[in-house]
Amino acid sequence: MKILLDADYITRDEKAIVRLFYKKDKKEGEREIAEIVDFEPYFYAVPRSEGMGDNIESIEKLTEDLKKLDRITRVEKKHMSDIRGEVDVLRITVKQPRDVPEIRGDVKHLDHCKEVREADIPFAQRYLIDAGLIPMESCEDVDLNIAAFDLEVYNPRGEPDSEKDPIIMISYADNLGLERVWTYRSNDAKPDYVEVLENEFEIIKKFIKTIKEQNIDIITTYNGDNFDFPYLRERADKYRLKLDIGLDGSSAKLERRGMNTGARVRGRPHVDMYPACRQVFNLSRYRLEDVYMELFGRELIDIKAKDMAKIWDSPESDEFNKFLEYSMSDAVSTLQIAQSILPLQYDLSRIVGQPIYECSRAGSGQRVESLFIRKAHRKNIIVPNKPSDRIAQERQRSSYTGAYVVEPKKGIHDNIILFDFRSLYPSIIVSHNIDPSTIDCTCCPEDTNRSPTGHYFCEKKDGFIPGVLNGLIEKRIEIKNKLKKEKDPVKKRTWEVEEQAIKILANSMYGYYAFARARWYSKDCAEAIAAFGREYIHHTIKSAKEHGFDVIYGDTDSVYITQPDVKDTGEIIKNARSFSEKINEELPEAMELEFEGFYPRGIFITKKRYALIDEKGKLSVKGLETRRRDWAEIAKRTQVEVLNTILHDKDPEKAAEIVKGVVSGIKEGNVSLADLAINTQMTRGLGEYVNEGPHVMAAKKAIHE
DNA sequence: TACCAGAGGAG
DNA sequence: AAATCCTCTGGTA
Repeated sequence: MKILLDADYITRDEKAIVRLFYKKDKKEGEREIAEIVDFEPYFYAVPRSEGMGDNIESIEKLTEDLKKLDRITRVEKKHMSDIRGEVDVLRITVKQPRDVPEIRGDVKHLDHCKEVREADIPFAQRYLIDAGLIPMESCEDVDLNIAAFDLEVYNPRGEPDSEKDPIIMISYADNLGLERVWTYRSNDAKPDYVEVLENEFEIIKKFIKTIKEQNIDIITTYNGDNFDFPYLRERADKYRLKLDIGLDGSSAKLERRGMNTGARVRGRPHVDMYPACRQVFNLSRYRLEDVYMELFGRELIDIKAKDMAKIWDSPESDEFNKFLEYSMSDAVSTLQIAQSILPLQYDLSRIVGQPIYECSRAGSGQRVESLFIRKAHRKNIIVPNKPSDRIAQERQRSSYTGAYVVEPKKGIHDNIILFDFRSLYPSIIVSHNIDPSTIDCTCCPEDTNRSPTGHYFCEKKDGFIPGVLNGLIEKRIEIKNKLKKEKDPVKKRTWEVEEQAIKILANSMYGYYAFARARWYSKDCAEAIAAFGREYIHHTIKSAKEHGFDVIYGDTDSVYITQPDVKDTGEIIKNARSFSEKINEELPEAMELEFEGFYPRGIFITKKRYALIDEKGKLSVKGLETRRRDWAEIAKRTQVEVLNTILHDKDPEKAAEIVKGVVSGIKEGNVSLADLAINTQMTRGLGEYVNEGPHVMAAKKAIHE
């Protein structure tokens, strides 16, 4: 058993060699760097088809054209599937990966070339796809050594400057049990995990040495891409010290990834928890302490950045040991976060076939696209190109009609039933075979699978994306069945995580169709999916009314209904269940209207703003101030009290008293400033605001102070 | 009062 | 570098 952690390529004697970094199933940590010497870079050229005739002639002409170009090793004819049918293409093999960007430009401009394809797939990734190699496979069977580290730096002038300000502490924690803070100042009362070394140079050296000695497989940080690695790199450079923690002895490297930077370590993937947490959690802030609170419900000890330099300069103070403790806890908590979210990252990486370094930094669009490119290769489908910037901008400008939201029946309602469609959009894509290759086909009648947008979808040939999605859905059902039988809590957790990974990917496919930079972009498909969704929810609403229900509210895939004439809640639930059974009989196989819940009481204010209480007395609030981060704590807290008083105690007079009490408390000045503070995010530079809102005004004032 | 920019939520 | 729908505040005219 071995696990593929990383892949890259090097050039040796003018030849590209793909390297595969494996960890083998041995506790003592045997590693392998496999070298693939016989894989050659290639891409495709599509000939310009002339008129209606077959394109044998154009293929010949393009082949002739290609003979004029240098550095092409081989040209082979290939028959592939494209979005609009079959195509004959030429597979062009070149000597080196770096030749591809140059030669593809020349090829593109040949008279008989319509376009080049698959000329932007990174070489190592290309190899993994073609060889069918899957990163992070069977990683639950191999123990991976995971380490987290964090830097504290001297910052006497506020923002630290890596030119002048040294690293003062490096904290390190791994899952083998080693916990250290390396520093070069201390007092007698220092904790056990503190190791006092000579100077900054020595603590950096110690860090490098430890990564190697502990045989670390995965390095994690919190924002290491933008802070810890760049800073460490600059400080190490000052001492001409190589940050050679790569498995092959190479240095950690900072690379540009779109708008961001990524810190890459060869063979020991660096997974930055900051982008990874942004992928999987929906929080208002993503500081280490916020994520830690979300996962473990506990506060982290805190030292204010502005106090750090002062504390460092007084090592005998009590604060100094608290600083050491703070440093240690940053590494330990980063490791804990890593241990809890890495399993999901492994699964995502494995399912989409992208190494974990890339996958953990990828957005939804990149992740599903990576999956599509893999599946396309297996089905002999030629991958569409990314759009040019111009086309992407054009796409961005054009919007389309999305989901339907029911105007709520405002006020308080009793005995509310909630239904929703299970995975509405994924199930529509599969049921209606919605794909750029099946839209408005020439082989089917136009009225049997037509979306309200007017487009219809082929019923003979399975679409590519519906096929991929269906595979995911089937896999998910299989996992759910395994979960039902599984007793072992550890294995159970493993299945649950895999199920979650599949769900994330399945739910992002609708958005992918409408994503301006998508290779398989199709606004018509996205629009058709949303339109089918509206049709299903409208039909459900109409049918509910015909069955004697009042429809209180609905949004996209959900409906809230009541039966005010029926007093017995058991009967209401029974009626509701028989209603959903009836609806489900008419639905396509992959679709289902689910009974989601019963609520004794609810209050509906406006679209997307309401609150419900369940039979256990648990409040569920949507869109109201309580749920918003740009409202003061006191307002949010009071609103929860008011909602409970209305929905649970059913006592509006008491609710009014609560509000009056809080208002007079504020007027009398009995409320702390923290309770009254409003948090608002600045989403652009100060100069870019057209209107000077309160937060902009406050920010300007703060800067001038 | 009408309208716009901006923030942030729902699904 | 996944999508649209929607409410609300605070500013201007």
